[in-house]
Amino acid sequence: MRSYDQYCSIARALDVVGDRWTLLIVRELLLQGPARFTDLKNGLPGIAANLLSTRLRELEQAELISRDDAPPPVATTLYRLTETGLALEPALQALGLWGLRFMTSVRPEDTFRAQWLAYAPEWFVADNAPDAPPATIQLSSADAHAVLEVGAGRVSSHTGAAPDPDLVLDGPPHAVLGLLTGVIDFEQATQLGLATRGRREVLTRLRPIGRAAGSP
Amino acid sequence: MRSYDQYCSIARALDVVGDRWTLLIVRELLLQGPARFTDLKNGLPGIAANLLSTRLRELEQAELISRDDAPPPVATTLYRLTETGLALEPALQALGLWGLRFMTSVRPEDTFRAQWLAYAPEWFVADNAPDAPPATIQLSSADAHAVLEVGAGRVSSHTGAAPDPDLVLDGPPHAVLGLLTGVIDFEQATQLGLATRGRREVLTRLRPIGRAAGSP
DNA sequence: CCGGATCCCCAGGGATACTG
DNA sequence: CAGTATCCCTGGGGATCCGG
Repeated sequence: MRSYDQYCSIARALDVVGDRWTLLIVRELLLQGPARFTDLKNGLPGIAANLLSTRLRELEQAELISRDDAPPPVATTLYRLTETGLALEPALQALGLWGLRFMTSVRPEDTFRAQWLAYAPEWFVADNAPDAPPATIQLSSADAHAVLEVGAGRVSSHTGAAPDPDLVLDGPPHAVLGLLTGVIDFEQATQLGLATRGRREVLTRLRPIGRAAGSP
Repeated sequence: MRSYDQYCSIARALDVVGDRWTLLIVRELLLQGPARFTDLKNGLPGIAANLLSTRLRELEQAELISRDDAPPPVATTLYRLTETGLALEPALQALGLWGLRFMTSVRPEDTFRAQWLAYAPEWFVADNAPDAPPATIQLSSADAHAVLEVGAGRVSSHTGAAPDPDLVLDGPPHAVLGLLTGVIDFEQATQLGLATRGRREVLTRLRPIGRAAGSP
């Protein structure tokens, strides 16, 4: 990308990560950890292979990522974030928090991935009752599955399935994520197709950040 | 910009503000407040007029800004951020904080503006001694002037000159801002051309955020 | 002088095909 | 699987011009 040529830290940041797709590549590496070319391409539906290749080269040159040769059983190159790349997490988090307001609109052409189901609660939801016993929630949406664990004041999340969850949330992405992030309430989520199974009261301890405590 | 078509809040955010120049326009409106077309163009050296015009239209359509007709003495249209636009401040702040690491390199072709001198301390510097009496620091760099006021645990800053500052910092942008944001120390700043006048010990109460307390 | 609109040119992105 | 090569086309940069 052509430089903005401005002595301003925002402009400087955009000189490095302002190109199309670049921040989303960093997102995938944050969510997936070290990943292969194909993993990245799969987590970035719509990107052209040559463009991903170009961006990875640029990111390596800017020292946001490194390419390592994985040991024999894998025998492929892995892309991983450097310190500098990892340091982008707060910026992506802030941007994602701002972007939540646009998640209500439904677009049939939207793609969806399990890791996007996982990061939203981890970044945007807080534990309202740190002293209550830990709980596990299974999230399922459009063939994507994630597990949310809340307890001791922390909320963590990862892709996959839980053996014996306290609560199961199943429904279209904007119903599940909309409810968790607080852009819609339970009633609206139900109307959008949310189905629950288990201890529904676990939801009350989850508090979307940026919202007042006590919202359902 | 073409949509990423991903149901992810980061991708959704970038659908809206991912275009070239867009975030810098928001930056200028945050720093300047309601501004005229010409003020914006002046705060965005390098932008083409048609592009600024296009972006403003897109931003208005996305409801990040509104265009208002100023009352008679001014009689021009003012662009101002809406609630949605103002809500981008934390994201710009996080991005700018990350971008600080690239501010050490000096490039002769870089442009500079007084408002960029002002926002950095306000966003990236904390008051180390909330109980000490307030102090005023005059910043001067490349014909840009700003006043930094610290006291009661708060750091604020604005463009312009102070009548009777406790301390004056004068030098090239990367010396003044580098020192304040903690990317270089006092000795390095002096080597880069920093000149001081007044109570130099005021600097010790300023703490660059993201650094350990007690760094000079 | 302010607030753009118009035109031309070129770099950068998108889609597809192909290769080690 | 992990990219590279190619072609096309959109969107940005720069200059100029125009109405209020």
